[in-house]
Amino acid sequence: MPELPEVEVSGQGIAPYLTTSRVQAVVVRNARLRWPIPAEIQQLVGQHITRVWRRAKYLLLECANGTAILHLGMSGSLRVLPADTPAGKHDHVDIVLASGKLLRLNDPRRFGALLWTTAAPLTHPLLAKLGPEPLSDDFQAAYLFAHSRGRRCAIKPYVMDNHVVVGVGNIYASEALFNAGIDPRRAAGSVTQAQCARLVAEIKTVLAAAIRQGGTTLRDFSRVDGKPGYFVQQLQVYGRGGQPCPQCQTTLSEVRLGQRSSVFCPHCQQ
DNA sequence: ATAATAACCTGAGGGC
DNA sequence: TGCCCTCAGGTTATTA
Repeated sequence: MPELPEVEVSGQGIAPYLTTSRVQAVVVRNARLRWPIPAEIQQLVGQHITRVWRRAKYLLLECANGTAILHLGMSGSLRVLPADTPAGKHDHVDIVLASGKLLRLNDPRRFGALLWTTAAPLTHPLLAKLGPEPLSDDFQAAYLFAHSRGRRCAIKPYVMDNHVVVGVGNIYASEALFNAGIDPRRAAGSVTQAQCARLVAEIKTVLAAAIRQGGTTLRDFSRVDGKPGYFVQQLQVYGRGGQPCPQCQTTLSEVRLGQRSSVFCPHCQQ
């Protein structure tokens, strides 16, 4: 479910609670996520979480003795609740705080992950080989242009590849390509320098706008306080196959690219 | 190395 | 109402 904006919004939502208290308990009701939650996650207990930050779609909860690595997968969401709130279906983990609140992870499909590392988090195998952050200056037109030369894979799955740039999932890849006027089926290596510049700019714009709106709520994503994200109202093409293009009224096409549905305007996107 | 496919898992919605 | 099928915001592992 969550792409970069939803993860960022979740991180910003939980940080004030986590960094101002102490971990009293970690309750694991179901350890069977993408990988089993390791027993060492209990090393969080008694710790003060000094920093909550994000790399790609991973949230990092840093303590003096290690870092918890949290991923929401396809259907994960976080809530901050009173510590006595009864757990419901798919509420797999609680991080109980001394403040009387808890951080609860709900993840129906269990594609998410909760891991523990005592090393520098960016050296963890899952994080070590990631591409640049899309909102940073490391992600620029010149980089995308150079990196994509000779690549025959379609541009949409290409920008969704974490080795190229992180955090761009199916919603925002579709939106950015529409806004940039680029056909998602185009071979990455055939996208011109000017188009790379446009695409980089549109990726940054759409992600930043989505963060400002609290992310995109399609079905079950919610912010830490339970409110939905409102960016769904600004989606131009995602989920709109068969409907008229908001620019030119041509019927939006839908194809599968890298096993992900991809909606685009055959007139506006070349 | 690159690209395409399968796999992990549950739930919602459509068609019959 | 129930069954079967397809689809869903992600990522890794396996295969050509």
